[in-house]
Amino acid sequence: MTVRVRIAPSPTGDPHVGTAYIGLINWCFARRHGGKFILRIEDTDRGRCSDASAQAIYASLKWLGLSYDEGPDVGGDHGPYVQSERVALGIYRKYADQLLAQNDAYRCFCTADDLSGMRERQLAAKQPVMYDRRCRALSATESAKRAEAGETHVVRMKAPTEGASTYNDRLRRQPVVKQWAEIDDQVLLKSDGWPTYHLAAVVDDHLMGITHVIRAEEWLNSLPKHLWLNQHLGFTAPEYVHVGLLRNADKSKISKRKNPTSLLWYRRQGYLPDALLNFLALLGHSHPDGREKFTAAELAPVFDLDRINVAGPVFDLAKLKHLQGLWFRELGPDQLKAEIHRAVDARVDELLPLLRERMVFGGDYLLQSAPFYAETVEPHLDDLVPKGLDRPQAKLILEKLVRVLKDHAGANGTWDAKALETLIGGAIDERAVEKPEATPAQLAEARLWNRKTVFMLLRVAASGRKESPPLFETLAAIGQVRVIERLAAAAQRLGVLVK
RNA sequence: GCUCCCAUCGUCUAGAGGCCUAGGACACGUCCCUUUCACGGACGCGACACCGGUUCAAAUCCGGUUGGGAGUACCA
Repeated sequence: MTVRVRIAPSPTGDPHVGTAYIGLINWCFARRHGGKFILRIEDTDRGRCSDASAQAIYASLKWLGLSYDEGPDVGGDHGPYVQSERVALGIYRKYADQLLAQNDAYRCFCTADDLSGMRERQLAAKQPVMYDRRCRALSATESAKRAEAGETHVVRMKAPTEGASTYNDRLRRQPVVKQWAEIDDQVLLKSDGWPTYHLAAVVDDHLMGITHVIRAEEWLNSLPKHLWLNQHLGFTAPEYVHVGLLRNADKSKISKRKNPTSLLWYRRQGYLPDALLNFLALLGHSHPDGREKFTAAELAPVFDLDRINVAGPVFDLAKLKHLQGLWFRELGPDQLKAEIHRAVDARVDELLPLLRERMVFGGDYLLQSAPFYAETVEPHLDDLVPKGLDRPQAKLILEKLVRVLKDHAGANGTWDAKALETLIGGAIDERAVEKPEATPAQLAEARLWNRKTVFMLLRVAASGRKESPPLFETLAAIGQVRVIERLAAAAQRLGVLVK
């Protein structure tokens, strides 16, 4: 039997680092066993999917070098490889009809209102939230008649009501047992006639001859449904293997808010594919020889699916950065030059309008743009204490500004020059007023908050320089996260006593 | 709430009953190299969640507790 594995991302938003992770595992597995690695696009959610996003997936996988043997843009004998195209072919409907004919599925005419009411009542009663299956009772003739009359409906699977589903996931010590009584009558075909993930994935995995479905743990709970579908559709089920989910530092499932998840970001940032892949390869498993630095191609021949650790690994950017350094320093002169150009180009169009006024020669760009590219900045301590302030005062002002900016960020406020001017200018003016009833201490503090002084402090703390383009445009271009980091770091330095 | 999954240094991991006074990497600290910074090198800090059981012997097997995560959609 030839191994055939796949990844099946949904083209919603930016290509995800999780796709690269699961992709790498599948790619290695296919390589190791002389099998095929397939890309399928699962765009059955018509509202959220876009072609641009699908294109970005192809480009990202290409960038990483996770080449697929079959897929939308490379073809293959089991196409089409985009589910929306398969919908047009009537593929899923045919299988839904088969289940209906076998009395393994039924039409459900319940409305969204019916369902949400049901849900609320179950929640209030602290019952498991499940469809109450009222439409199961409909006779075949009535069901057919209402459908014929054009009444909107979905098709649900007729899940068993007793017994249990058992599956041996090779990565888990115990068989995964799930009682059918706890499993819902999953919607298979939506009211618009499109399949849900469950139906589409099972059908396509079968039609595409997939032998092993290696996917993330989030699917483990719906495994019984997939097994059931395979059985009732008369398919030989592929082997299902569930690997751990990538996590944020707080152990929750990796998310955009807490980590860079977009593969586009890593590419833009200058991460090398080999470094990212190397890092990913170290999550949840390890090279059998104990090596820490290796390419995907070096891993593939010795890749062992059974060695994967299912505990979800925390995604640690610091380690990625270390690996990146290792790989970067190994680049030859030409590659190095290319990387430098790439890095500069990434922001040059955006920065040039800002910097050109102060430039005399092309090379001036290098020096003047540094604060916008650099991860951190190191202002002179003396510059951090503008005339008219002492260290504790500068520190106090920075700390208060950090708080203002953080609140703004927390409230999802806009981060552009104009918004910043309003925000920061407002914060300064508000504090600068000398209220008649103020205590002497408050009066003294109010006098510190004059624009000229605070602006210089901000400029130095954020850019590391006393000279820069206009302050708010500078802050806007440096970016929210880095500005806040830099101001906080400056405040901290001001607090540290040096002899 | 209900169901399922998981559990070794802060983080990624090695470890599949004796090789473990638990090994490596990142991070962190000290030192060396170095005009500086980085790289590199040396040293250090630092974990088997807890409680029972099985066994001559448990990080490794079993049970429970605790903790964490995921799922619970006409999203995937």
